[in-house]
Amino acid sequence: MQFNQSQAIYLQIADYVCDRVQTGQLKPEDRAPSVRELAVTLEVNPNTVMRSYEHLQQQGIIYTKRGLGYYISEDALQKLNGQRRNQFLQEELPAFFHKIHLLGIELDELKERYDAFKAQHSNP
Amino acid sequence: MQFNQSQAIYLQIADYVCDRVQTGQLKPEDRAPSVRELAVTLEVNPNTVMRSYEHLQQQGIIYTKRGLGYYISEDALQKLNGQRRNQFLQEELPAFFHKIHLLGIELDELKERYDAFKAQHSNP
Amino acid sequence: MQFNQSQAIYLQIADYVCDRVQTGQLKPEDRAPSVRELAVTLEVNPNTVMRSYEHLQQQGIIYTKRGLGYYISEDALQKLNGQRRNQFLQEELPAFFHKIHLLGIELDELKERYDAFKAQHSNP
Amino acid sequence: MQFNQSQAIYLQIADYVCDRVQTGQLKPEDRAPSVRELAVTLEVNPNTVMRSYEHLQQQGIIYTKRGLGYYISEDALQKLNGQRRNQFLQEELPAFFHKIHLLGIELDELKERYDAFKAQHSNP
DNA sequence: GTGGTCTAGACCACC
DNA sequence: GTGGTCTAGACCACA
Repeated sequence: MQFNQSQAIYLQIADYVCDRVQTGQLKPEDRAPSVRELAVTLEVNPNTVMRSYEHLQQQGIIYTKRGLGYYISEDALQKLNGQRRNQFLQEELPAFFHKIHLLGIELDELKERYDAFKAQHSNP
Repeated sequence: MQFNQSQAIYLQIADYVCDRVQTGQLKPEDRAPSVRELAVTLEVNPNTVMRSYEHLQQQGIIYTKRGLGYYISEDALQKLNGQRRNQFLQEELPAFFHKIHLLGIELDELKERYDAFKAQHSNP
Repeated sequence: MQFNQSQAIYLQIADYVCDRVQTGQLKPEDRAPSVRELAVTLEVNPNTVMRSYEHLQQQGIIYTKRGLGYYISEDALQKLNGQRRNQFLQEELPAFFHKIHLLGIELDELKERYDAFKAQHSNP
Repeated sequence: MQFNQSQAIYLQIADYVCDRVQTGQLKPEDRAPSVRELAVTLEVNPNTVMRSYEHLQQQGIIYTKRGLGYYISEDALQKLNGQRRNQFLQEELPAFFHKIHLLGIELDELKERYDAFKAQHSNP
């Protein structure tokens, strides 16, 4: 996995896990990959993965069973949908509108790009 | 001016200046506000403004005349439009699409929000 | 290290690092001395070293690994050789020729001085 | 005239005057161009030219006749040749040798470049 | 431990 | 007045 250098790695890992939950690859009550395992796959320091998991745990997306590992919370999906949606609508969307306004792009122009995007990601 | 704490202040200042160029409040060959002046208006340390200006200078948006001040480059607008547009289309847009896809939002739903946004910013 | 007062210290530090790369004391993918470490050895403020490193980074000579330190780019040597050589041939050499021409010095006269210089720097 | 931004303008003007003396375009006891006149030709602030002249006067290259203007000193040429030659040999030459050494350039290689340079500047 | 940002205050050269 | 450099010291996020 490649990391964007403009955002903290542990946040990118947390986002990656959230994505997998939202897309159903990780279901409630599933066991999340172990810290060491994920650290190897992503080629990062285990401490960094640990920090991601602490971050997710704090938000109630995952929880820990002592000696067993981290598990996806039952209400992870609802939390994610609510939480991310709110943040998106209140913070990111205005910034997004500001940008396309400055660039002189209209929403209509984005439609075909979005269709292309969807086509590309549904049949990889 | 209020600063977002998730991004460096000097970058936000640089963005602010770019915005003023893109909206035509600062025209090519205009003199940019002096470092000290802008520092006072934005209530930050002059060093911080200095850093913003160095950042903009190395991108070719502004240039310096010895002992006189900083001036907007002749091709600042073109550079900004090209540069920001490219970055937007190649980096931000895919991330944006990814998000709305995960959240199950369709582009059509954003239209009325965008109209509201435009109305709000044209008649403050 | 002694600094020339006619040039900014942070540029002299950057030059110093470049020299070490060109002479092979620092090899591609090596870790550069940490900001604080170099600041102590050179007896300057850490901010000043930081500025040198930022300067080198934006030229692609070094890059940063989050939380780990600065590393020499893989193509640092090629960049340096190309960049410095071009600047030398196009800017410094004409000025040099201009000067010796005004002073009435011929290239031949410099040869023995150059030999002396080389002898002095190979067997210190 | 175009100015290099890495050196103070007033020094570049001073150098320009010295060059004209060394090449014989300005002879001892000639009147130097008036401050205002030179300021117009070079498109700079008269204060800046004034500073150049003060600088040259301090070195004894020119002197002032009250109400008449600045004149080239009788011994200007000798001073220039001695002074510049010393500075050149002691400060610039070692730096120059250092550079070509790092770049792996030999003096012999510069010979033909120098010939080309002389040819270009004798028959413009 | 590492880099990165910010403040405060000083001093300089330049126009 | 302008930009530019440097120091000192603080605080933060990251690995």
